[in-house]
Amino acid sequence: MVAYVITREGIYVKRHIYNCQAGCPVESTLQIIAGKWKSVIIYHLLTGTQRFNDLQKEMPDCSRRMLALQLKELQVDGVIQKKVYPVIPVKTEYSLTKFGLTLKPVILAMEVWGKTYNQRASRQVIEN
Amino acid sequence: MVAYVITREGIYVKRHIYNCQAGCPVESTLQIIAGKWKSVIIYHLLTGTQRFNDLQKEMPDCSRRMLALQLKELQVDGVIQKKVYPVIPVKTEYSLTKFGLTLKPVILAMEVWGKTYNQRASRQVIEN
DNA sequence: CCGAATCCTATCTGATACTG
DNA sequence: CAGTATCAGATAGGATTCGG
Repeated sequence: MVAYVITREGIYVKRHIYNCQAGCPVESTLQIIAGKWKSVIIYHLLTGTQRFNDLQKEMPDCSRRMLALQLKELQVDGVIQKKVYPVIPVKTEYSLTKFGLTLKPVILAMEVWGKTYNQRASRQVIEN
Repeated sequence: MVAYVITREGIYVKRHIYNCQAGCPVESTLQIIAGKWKSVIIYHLLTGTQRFNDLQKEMPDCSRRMLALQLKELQVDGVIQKKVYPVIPVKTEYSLTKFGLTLKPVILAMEVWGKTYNQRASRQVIEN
């Protein structure tokens, strides 16, 4: 299947999409939550509405640029919604949509695993 | 934290690693299952041992090269194990390790979501 | 404060050909 | 069968600057 999708650069382009009818359900899920920071963003929004800078503080390794790009993709996918308050300086709030909330079990499963099996990653060979 | 890790090209390099003690548990999980095909590979191995070509047939959109690279990373991370039978032609079998099996709840959550909310992706604008 | 636009580089990834 | 080697184009992602 081919569809027009928004790239990380915010441009709509033609792109191959995994077959969503007969395709692997895990691949379908990845369509939505793949991306370096998407699941982390969703995780932080599970606790409620957050402003742009709140998210940034909670994800110090994610640049402002990447945060904005990933937020835009999540918004286009209908996972999150954005509320802009026309004050000066601007204030924006992000929150999960009803649809986004359906991802909760997935993100929570990731949280549980991360808390438990954190230390097992064998790729960490040398530390400094 | 800095550690020596294996890249997708199979080379060990120094790389920044998210703080694994105090860090976000979701980020920790992503350390292991992020990657274009990793969760899909784990998903297919949940049903049991698979050969290289079996996996390839189940993931037609993943090139042989990418499959090999992702398998190697998962192996280095201790998620899967590889058994090579010294016959001609060579036969290899991949299976989840005990550690890899702990990821089952995460992957199953993704499967459930994918089966249910598949069709909701709003990024699919045009189809042909 | 919340981004968008631009520039530039590192990394990823597909295609193709080759090997034990 | 199960990979690896190499190359080239595509994409990701940081730094910086600009604007409402």
